[in-house]
Amino acid sequence: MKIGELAVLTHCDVQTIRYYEKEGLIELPSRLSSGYRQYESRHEGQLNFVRHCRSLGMTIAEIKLLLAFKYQPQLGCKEIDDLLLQQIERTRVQIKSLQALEKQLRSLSASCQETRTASECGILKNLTEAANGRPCDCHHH
Amino acid sequence: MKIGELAVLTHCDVQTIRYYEKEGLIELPSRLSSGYRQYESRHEGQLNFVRHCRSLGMTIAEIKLLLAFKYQPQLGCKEIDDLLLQQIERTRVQIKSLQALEKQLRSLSASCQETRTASECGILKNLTEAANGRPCDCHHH
DNA sequence: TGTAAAGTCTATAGTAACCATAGGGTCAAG
DNA sequence: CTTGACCCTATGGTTACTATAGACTTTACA
Repeated sequence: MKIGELAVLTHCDVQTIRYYEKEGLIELPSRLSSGYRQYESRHEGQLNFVRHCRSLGMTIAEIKLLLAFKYQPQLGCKEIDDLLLQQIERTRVQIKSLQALEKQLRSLSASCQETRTASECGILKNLTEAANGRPCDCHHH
Repeated sequence: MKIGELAVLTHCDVQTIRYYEKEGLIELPSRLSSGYRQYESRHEGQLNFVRHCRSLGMTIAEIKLLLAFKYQPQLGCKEIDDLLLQQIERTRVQIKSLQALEKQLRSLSASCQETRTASECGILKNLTEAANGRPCDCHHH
């Protein structure tokens, strides 16, 4: 099959497939005499694997590592789990910091209720206060 | 004061200050005969304002918008609040998707408990199953 | 059979918000 | 007077793609 068909099958942009190839995440396909890439069904599986890992937030580098394990199955799976634990920890940290951020943004938003013009806007005032090192509604603890 | 001093005062990299200048987020400083930038205390306030907004997750473009309001105070503050509400919504969505991701990662991690080698690793098996369109521990609902 | 549209190719540049480097000039201390 | 710390501009790197340009191939239709 040609790259366009594979793109449809895997819901993956044509450019992205070529990018993954360049990064060594999928096998090099054979070429037709025209130079067009010709894919086999195993490429679909490889691509789906990569897309699935990406949807789990793994980076390209991590997927490469995972593929190394996949194709050297005598290696331990502890490293694979470690990879995952790192990912979980990163995710947990991100969630915590975003939750703090949301709280800050809500405090800030609450400071703009009654006034009309920017000159009186509690939000701007808060941001400016903060810039001058004075306590603000958003970053107090 | 010179750029290095300002950088220390604001905990901001020297390069970043020059970057903000190029983006028009802070006032152009005057120059010494040597070509060195010479900053006044108002630049410190401007820089802190930008850093504070960045710490709240605002993009450079949003900060530019905010600055436009700040220096045209006759404009309404509704737009400022709208900016914030957008930001809050983005944050909320991000948190939700990260929480879903963490759950998926934990399921996946749970599938690697007893085995020793990658060939038997539940994680890899799960990821590969998913690639073949079969149900996986991480993306079931 | 001609031709126009759609698909493919490579190479390059753009995205966001910086950080790092190269190759140079300037300044203060010993 | 020289050494090291600082500053300057310009450029390239980061991540995972997306978009564009310019050329070739294939397919569909008249």
